[in-house]
Amino acid sequence: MTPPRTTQRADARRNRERLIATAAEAFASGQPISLDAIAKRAGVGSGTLYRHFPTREDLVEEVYRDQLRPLREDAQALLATQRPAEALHAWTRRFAEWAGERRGICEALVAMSASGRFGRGPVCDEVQRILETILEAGAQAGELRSDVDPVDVGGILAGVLSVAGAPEQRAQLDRMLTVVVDGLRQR
Amino acid sequence: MTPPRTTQRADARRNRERLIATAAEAFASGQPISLDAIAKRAGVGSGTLYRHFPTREDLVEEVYRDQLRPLREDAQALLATQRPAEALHAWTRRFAEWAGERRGICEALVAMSASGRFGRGPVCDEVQRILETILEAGAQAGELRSDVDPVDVGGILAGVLSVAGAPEQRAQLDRMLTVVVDGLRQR
DNA sequence: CACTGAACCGGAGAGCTCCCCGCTTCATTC
DNA sequence: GAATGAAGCGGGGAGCTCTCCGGTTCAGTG
Repeated sequence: MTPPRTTQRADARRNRERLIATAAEAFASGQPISLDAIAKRAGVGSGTLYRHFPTREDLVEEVYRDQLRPLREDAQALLATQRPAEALHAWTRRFAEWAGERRGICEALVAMSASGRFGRGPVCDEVQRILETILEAGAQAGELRSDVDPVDVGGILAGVLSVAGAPEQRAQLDRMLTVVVDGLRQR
Repeated sequence: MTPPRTTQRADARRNRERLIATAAEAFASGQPISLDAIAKRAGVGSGTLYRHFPTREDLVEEVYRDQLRPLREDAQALLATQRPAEALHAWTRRFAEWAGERRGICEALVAMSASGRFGRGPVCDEVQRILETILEAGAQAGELRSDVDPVDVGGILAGVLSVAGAPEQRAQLDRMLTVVVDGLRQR
C-alpha cells in the first residue's frame, strides 16, 4: 500500500517555515549571509534548503512577498492624487527605495529576468500587476503609451536598478528613471 | 642598492599576454570556462591571473578591447545615412548583437556599473564615447534631448542587456530599446 | 501496533572565486 | 659575474554554491 502523498509532510513544512523565518531575520540585519549559513542557523542541512528553494531568488521572493502591500497602496495613492505619468514616475522612485532597503531584491529581479523567469514569483507578479494598473490608467488618460507590456517595463526597471540600485547612486538612478518614464509617455 | 623598478618585468608582461590570449581563445569557443582553468591552460598559477586581473571584468575588458572598432564604424555609418534618433536606435540594436556574441560582456558591464566602475575600462570607455557622438549629433539636430549624460545612457543599456541579453529574448529586448530610445528623444 | 514505501533529510563533496604568503626570478649595480 | 632586494610567482586554502545519494522519518494501512 503506497498512499500517494497528497499533502506535504509536517516536517517538510516546518523546515520550510523555519528557513523563511531565519532568512528574513538574516536579510533584515543587513549583513551579507551565505545560504549555507542560513541553513545551518535554521538547524537544517544545506540540501534541505536547496530542495525547498532551488535558487537564491526563490528564497528572496518568499521572504519579501508579504512586504509588498505598501507598494501597492503607494501606487493607488499616487494615482488618486496626480496625473498617471507623474504617478508612474513617483512610483518607480518609491519602488527603487523599497528595493534598496531590501538586500538581494535587485539581484534577484535581474537574475529572474535574465533567466526568463521574471513574473513567475510572487514579488515579480505583484510588481507587474501594479505596473499594469498604472499603465492602464495612463493609457486611458492618453498620457502613457498603450503598446507596452508591463513585463517589459518591469524588466527595464529591474535592469536599471541592478546597475544603479545602491543608495549612493541615487542621483544617477533618478536621471535614468526620468529617461525611462519619458519613453513610456504617449508621443 | 634597490633599483626602484621603472618598467614592468619581462616575465610579468609575458604572463599577462599569455593570459589574454588564452582567455580570448576560451571565450571565443563559446564554452563556459572558469578563471582557474584559464590560468592553468595558460601555464600560470591562479594567483598570477588574479594579480593581473583583479576581477573577471578586468580580464573580459582586456580581451574585447580590440574588437570594438566595428562598433564605432557602425555608429559613423549610421549617422551618415539616417537621422540621429534612428541611428541611435539602430546602433543600440547593433551593440546588443555585438554583446550577445561575446560571452561575459553583458555580465561584466552590469557588474561594473553596479560597482560604480562603469566607464573606467577600455570597453566602457569607448561605448560611452560612441554614445556621446550620437547624442551630440542628435542634440544638434534637435532630435535627441541634450540634458543626458552618456554614462547614464550606457548604464541603461547595460541594465537592459543584463535583463534581456540572451538571443532568444531578442523580441523583448527590441521592445525595451524602443522605449529607452523614445525616452531619449527631444520632446 | 507493526509495517511499508514514498517523502524527506543532511552532510560529504565537487567545482568555483579569490586571498594570502613563502619562495623564486629578474634587472640592476658594482 | 656576483650580489641584492623588489617584483613577481604559484599553489594551498577558505568560503561559497549547489548536487548527489544513503539513511531516516512520517503518515497512512491492515
